[in-house]
Amino acid sequence: MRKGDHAQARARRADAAAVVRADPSGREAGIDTPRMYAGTSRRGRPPGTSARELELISLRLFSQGGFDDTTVERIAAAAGVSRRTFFRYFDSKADVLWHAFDGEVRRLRDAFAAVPASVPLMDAIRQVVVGANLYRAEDVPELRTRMNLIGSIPALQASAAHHYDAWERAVSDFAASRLGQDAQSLYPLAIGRATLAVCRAAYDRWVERADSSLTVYLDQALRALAAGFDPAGLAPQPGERPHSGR
Amino acid sequence: MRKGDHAQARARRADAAAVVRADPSGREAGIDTPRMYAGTSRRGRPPGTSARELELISLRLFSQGGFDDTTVERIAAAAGVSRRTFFRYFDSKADVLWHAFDGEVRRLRDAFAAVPASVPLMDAIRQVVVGANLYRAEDVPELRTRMNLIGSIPALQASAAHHYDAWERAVSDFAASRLGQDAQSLYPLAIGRATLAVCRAAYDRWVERADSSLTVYLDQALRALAAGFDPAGLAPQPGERPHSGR
DNA sequence: CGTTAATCGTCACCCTGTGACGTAATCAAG
DNA sequence: CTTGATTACGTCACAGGGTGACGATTAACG
Repeated sequence: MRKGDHAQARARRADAAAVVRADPSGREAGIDTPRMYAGTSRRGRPPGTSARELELISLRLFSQGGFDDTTVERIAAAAGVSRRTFFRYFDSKADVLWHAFDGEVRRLRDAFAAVPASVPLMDAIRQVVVGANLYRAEDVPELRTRMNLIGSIPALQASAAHHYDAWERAVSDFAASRLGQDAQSLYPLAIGRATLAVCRAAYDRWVERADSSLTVYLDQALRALAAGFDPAGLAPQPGERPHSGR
Repeated sequence: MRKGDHAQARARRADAAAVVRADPSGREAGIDTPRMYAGTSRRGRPPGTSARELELISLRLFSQGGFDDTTVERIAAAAGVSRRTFFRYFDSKADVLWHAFDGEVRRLRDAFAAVPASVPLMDAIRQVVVGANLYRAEDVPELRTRMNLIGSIPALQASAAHHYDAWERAVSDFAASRLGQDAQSLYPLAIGRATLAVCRAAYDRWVERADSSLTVYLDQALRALAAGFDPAGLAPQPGERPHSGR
């Protein structure tokens, strides 16, 4: 490392931090990845950035310049950090956008554990999933831009599989316990995946058209799933033309 | 290009072709990608290989040495072709394993077009999907190794999204026409994705345990979907212990 | 034989992701 | 204050995936 590099790095970091603080989400740093600060400062050198900061910077750069044309080099530079450090916080360039999603899996599992046994299987799944998707109004814009990117960039859809897996397993495990079967057997597996499938449909609709709340779409999709997609209950949504030329 | 390279290349190609002909599938070349020969030989230089040949060689090398440790360099060398040429036949290293899957989408669309309007929506989907998965016995081993790779290597699961998309749309389009709605609206979208979801569950079960025919698993999964996963009809499969310690 | 069309090989290049190794910053113990 | 332990960081080198440009090959056509 040469001599004046650190002064410059600090200067860049100050700029980047200002950008983060000016972010409309208002949420502060939060969870760090390399060693997760728990309030009390630990032993060694303090982290020069945070997963949350990198997430916000990436989100901004991706929205401006596109995912593929935004190199990790640029993201790291905007955060005042080296390229190598970025990959210490995230395993891949795409993972930065799934940071928040991974948190939902935990919420999902907790909620499943709290469902009384009296609630029927598919009703329980619907309630839990809808409940895990109640976002505060101030968090919605960020969620929307993130899902917009995920829905439109192929490289991000490719990275989805890994993250969806944990989500599906949360549902499969619950279904397995209810059915008294193994989580890897056919029906629990199918239920977990089908649940995610219809939720993704709901998400896509919501991203594309801001005409309704996300939870409404989720609820509709999950009800349809539990009804076996009976055409009798599948009326076209308000604002949609029945029949159409594609 | 230096002088003696072509003689060497031809020699390597002869070896590779022998390997392909010795393949148990017995199926010959078939569809080429760069310009799809239609029986009559066309204008310029004839292709030095075929997508099918690259597919078989890749499948063998992946099974032997693993996906990540098998470089495109090695595959191309085994086919007697340059690295660059491999990427003229396939857009990515992973795509080589999805070559056959993409063909299923066409079969799917054709079958949907032939379904009489009297068959209820979900019944039609089940029959068409099961019908599109009737494989000849001699093709099953290759299918199984391919699905085994796809199910176990993360890099391949990542590439799945793009190929699944076309499959889902085939189902969504059919559902949309039956419901008189747009294919991008909530229910058709949800039906297409949920259908694929349960089929993937069936495939996974089938790959993991050779205890039953693929079509049986598919039929069971699709019937469960059409029944809204009513627990009354979800008895554990034969050979599976109800309850278990995971 | 010259032209045209299609494929292929070589080369150069960018980007992602990783391992190795030394450095920087903090806390704790002496 | 010094020393050691600990944690994060930067630099460097490298392998591999994927792409564009350009010339060389091979065959059909006229």
